[in-house]
Amino acid sequence: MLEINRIKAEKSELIERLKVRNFDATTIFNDLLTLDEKWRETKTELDKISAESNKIAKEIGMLFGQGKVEEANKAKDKTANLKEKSKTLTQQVNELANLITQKLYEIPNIPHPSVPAGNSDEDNEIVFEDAPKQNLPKNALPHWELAKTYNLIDFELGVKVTGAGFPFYIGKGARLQRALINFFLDEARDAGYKEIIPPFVVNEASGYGTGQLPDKEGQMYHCQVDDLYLIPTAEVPLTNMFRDVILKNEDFPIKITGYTPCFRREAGSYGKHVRGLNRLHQFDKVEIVRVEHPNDSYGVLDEMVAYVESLLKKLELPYRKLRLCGGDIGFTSALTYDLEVYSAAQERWLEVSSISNFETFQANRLKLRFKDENKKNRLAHTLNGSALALPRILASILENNQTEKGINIPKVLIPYTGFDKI
RNA sequence: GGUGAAUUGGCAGAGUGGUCGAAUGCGGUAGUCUUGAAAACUAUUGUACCGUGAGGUACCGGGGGUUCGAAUCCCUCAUUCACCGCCA
Repeated sequence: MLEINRIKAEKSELIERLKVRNFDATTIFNDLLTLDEKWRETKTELDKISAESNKIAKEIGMLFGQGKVEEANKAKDKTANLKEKSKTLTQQVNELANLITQKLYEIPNIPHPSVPAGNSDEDNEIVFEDAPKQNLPKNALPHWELAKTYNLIDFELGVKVTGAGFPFYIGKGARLQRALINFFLDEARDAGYKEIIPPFVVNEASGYGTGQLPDKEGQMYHCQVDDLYLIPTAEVPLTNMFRDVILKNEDFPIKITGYTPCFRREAGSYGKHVRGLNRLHQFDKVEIVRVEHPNDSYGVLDEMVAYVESLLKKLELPYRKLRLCGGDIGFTSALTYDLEVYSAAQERWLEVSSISNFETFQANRLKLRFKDENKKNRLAHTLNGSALALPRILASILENNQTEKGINIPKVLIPYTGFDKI
């Protein structure tokens, strides 16, 4: 969520930068500034009325204390009018404040100057790209065929027990999955991230804190009886740990990681993009989260991207790095890098990681602040990234490493799987 | 799930209708003293908002109510603790 003061101070510049997202903020900014003006006026008036009633109430108290009951009762008459006014003004102030936050919720984050303009994923900027692997056997299979052949994943069983998008991992498939989780967590720990196991279900306030609500309401599973949401990513509980927190300068850097299953309704997805492991309703992911001083956050973003790249290199997967364009970047993000691995048999790149700097966008909603050198509270910067999302990594490992005699496990994983071939 | 007790500032803890944004202690910060430190002493010490400023407003778990006036009374929700029940 943007700060209204920032809109006031940098209006035209922000409008310009939001154009990169194809978001025309002119009207909403003007509305907001008018509303803010109105709110300010009403608030000041209300404060005056309150001050007056407080004063009278105090006087009455004093009169009673001195035993001047009659005078006190007379003073009471003066308050009726004030009370009435205060009531209507309070209502107006609340209404205006609600309208303002509602409007603020509609505005996406301001893109970083380096975000390229564009309308869709086709306009993303390719920063780096490996050559796809060429040495596949003649009739190379997509991972869903491999999963069936080697009995690693049972999609139909998932359909029977739960529904589409909820596969069963079986035998070596399950162990490979678990190996990846442990590998990712160990790597993260070595890189200085503290491991967290958060709740997999969160309340409404947390949904708002990281920005899943209200904009992505339909994407989360909602347990209505208890009004709780299944997490779509560990980002939600991990970042909300810092909701309503005031950090000290020396608390930085904050580096945490967590493995969680992720639940996504993926309403509206269809076709080859949901085939096999490409898009699931439940999947596993290790997430890294940072809370940082505003001065450091972009250096940290680069560091995070480099870290996730190092994982892909260790897994020996061909990958590419994209800087998302204005049309593809997430609502809450200021700058996002996507990492995609090559799926040899499908002959497409699959997104396995998305690493973003949210600057103060989440922090403002979270009220996540730190005391700066001058002991002023300032909003911190939050960042996160997948490190990594499992299914597509699994898909890519299966497809890229298939041979006529079976599937080779990447060297770094063998200590974790306990086998080197499927 | 049932019954009872509780929820106050960074922490501990007072406050049961009026001058309480809130005693006191600890902690934090600054100063005095000291060669330096400790101790002692003195001062200061929450957050947000409105206002150029003086100043003002709001906040004692959340929400609502009673009252001229609420940390204090009432309703409601949440959380914590204790005991009982159930249970991985």
